[in-house]
Amino acid sequence: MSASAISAPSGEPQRVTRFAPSPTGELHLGNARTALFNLLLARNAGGRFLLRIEDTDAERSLDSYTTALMADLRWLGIDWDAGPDREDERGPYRQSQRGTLYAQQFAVLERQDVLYPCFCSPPELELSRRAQLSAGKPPRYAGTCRDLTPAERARRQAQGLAATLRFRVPRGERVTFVDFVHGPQSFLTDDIGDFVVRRADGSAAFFFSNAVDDAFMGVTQALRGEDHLTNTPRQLLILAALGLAAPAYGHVSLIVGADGTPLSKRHAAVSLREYRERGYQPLALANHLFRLGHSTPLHGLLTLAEMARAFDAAHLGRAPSRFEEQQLGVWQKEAVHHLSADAARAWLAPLLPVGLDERVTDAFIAALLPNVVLPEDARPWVDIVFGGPPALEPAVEEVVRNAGAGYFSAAAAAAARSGNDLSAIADAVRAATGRQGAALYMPLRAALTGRAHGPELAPLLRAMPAGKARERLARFA
RNA sequence: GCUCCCUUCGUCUAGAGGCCCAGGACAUAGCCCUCUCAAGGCUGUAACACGGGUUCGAAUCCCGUAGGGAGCGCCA
Repeated sequence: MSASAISAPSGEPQRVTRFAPSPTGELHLGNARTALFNLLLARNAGGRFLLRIEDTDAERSLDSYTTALMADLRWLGIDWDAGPDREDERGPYRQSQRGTLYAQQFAVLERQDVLYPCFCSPPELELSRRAQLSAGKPPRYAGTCRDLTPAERARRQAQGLAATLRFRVPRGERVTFVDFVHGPQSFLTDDIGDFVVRRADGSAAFFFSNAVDDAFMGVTQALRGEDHLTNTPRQLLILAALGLAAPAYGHVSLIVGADGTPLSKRHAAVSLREYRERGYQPLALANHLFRLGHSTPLHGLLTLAEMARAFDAAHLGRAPSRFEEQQLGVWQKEAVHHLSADAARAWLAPLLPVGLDERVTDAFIAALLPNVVLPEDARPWVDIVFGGPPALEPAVEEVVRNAGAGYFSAAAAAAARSGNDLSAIADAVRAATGRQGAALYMPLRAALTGRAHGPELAPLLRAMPAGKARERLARFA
C-alpha cells in the first residue's frame, strides 16, 4: 500500500511516526517490532514514517551498523518516507549531522538559565551514585555544580575542566502526560535528578537530541519501548522549556523470553540477521511481530498492507509479551506454503545440486514445499531424491522384507515401462500382488526414499531423475 | 533503595460492572480424510496471580500482598 492510498482526514495534521535506532549493534526483535508498529501506525492514517539514526555516541556508533540496519528493515518489508538515504528538508536524518540545530537549541535554553555546566568527572559521579545506592537512596545527581557562582565556574573553566551541560529540573512540580498505550501518567520532578543534555565533548545526549528531533521533524506519535516510559518527563521538560510541541508518546511493553525474563541469546536468536540466515520468511516474522503485544481480529497470514489497515494502537498490549520460536514457526510454515513458485525456487536454490533441469527443480520444490518449514528440512531430501539409493531406516526394513520379490519385480518393471509414474507403478503392483492401501504403497515409499514418512510420493517421483526409481525398486526384487 | 509499568488458557490475546460458570487464534489431544507426513474437516482439554473491600452484581472499580519488568548513565 502506498502512503497516499489512505489520505488523512482533512483538518487533522498528517500523522508522522518514526523509528530512531542507534547504530550500536544489530537490529533485534524488539527494535524490529517497534519499527514495524511505527510504520503501521503511520500507514494506518496515511501518514509518514521516518527513519532517524541516533548516532550521537561516536564511540559506539558504526556506519556498518547503519547500513545493516537499513538492509534488515527493508528485508522485513519496512520502508521509510525519509531517512539517511532519502533526505528531505527536515533532515539530515543522522543525528551526528544535526549539531547546528542542537547548538541553537542549547543556546535557547542557556538564555533561560535552565542549563548549567557541570564539572564533575565520571569517576566522581560514579562514586556518588554508589554512595547513594548503598545508603538506600536513589542514585541521582547530587547537584554539586547546580549552584556554582559565576566566579567558581570561571575558576573551574580556567583549570581546563571539561564541562557537561545539565538541565536544571524544577523542584516540587508534577509532569503529566497521556501515554497513548498506558493512559494518564504523572511524575514528580523531585524524583528526577538534573540530567546531562550536552556531553563534555559538545555532543547532544539522548534525552535532548531525541526530543528536539521529534519536534523539528514534526513527529506526532512516538511509539517506543517501555524502557523509555520513566524518562519521558525529562523530555517533556526539555520541550516545554524550548517551547516546542511534544509528540504523543506511547510505550510498548518489552519482549521477553519464554521464561518471562528479558529476551536474550539464551532464549532464542535475537537478531533479525540470524532469522534471515536461517531461512525465515520476512512475512512470517512480520506476522508474528504484528501479533506480539498487539491484537487483531484478523486470522491468517497478512501482507504489510493488510497489517497497516488493521493496525490499532488501542490494541497495543501493556504486559510484556513472550517470544516463542514455536509460534514464529507457525507463521513461517504459513508463509512457506504461500510462497510463489519463483519465491520458493529462490528460497531453496542454494540447497539444490547445480545444473539441475528447471522442470526437475520445479517438480522437486512442488513436492517438498508442503513438508518444509525451514530450508534445512529440505536438505535431507535433496540427497534422497538426487543422490544414490538411500539406505533403509530401521522402521521400514521389515516393510520391504515382507513385500516379497514379486512385489518389487512388478514395480520395477512398471517403472521401466512408464517412467516415474506412481499410479502406473501402483496399478502394476496391485495387479501382481492384490495389495491395496498402505500395504500397497508403503513398500514403494520405503524402497524409493528409505523412509516411512515424507512428502507425497507421486510428485516426489516426478522430481526423481529417470531410471532412479526403477533402480531402487529393482534392488529388492 | 526510590519512582514508574505490568499480571486472563501452554502462547498471543478479547474483555472498559451484568451480554463472561470468560470469546478467538495458534499450540495440544482425539476422531474423520489419507500411501506416510503435511494440509483440510469435526470434537475436546485448558486461564481472570493472591487477599480484602465497594456493589444487588467485579476479570472489569478501590486498597493491599506476591511475582515480573523498567528507569534513576557524559548508553540509547
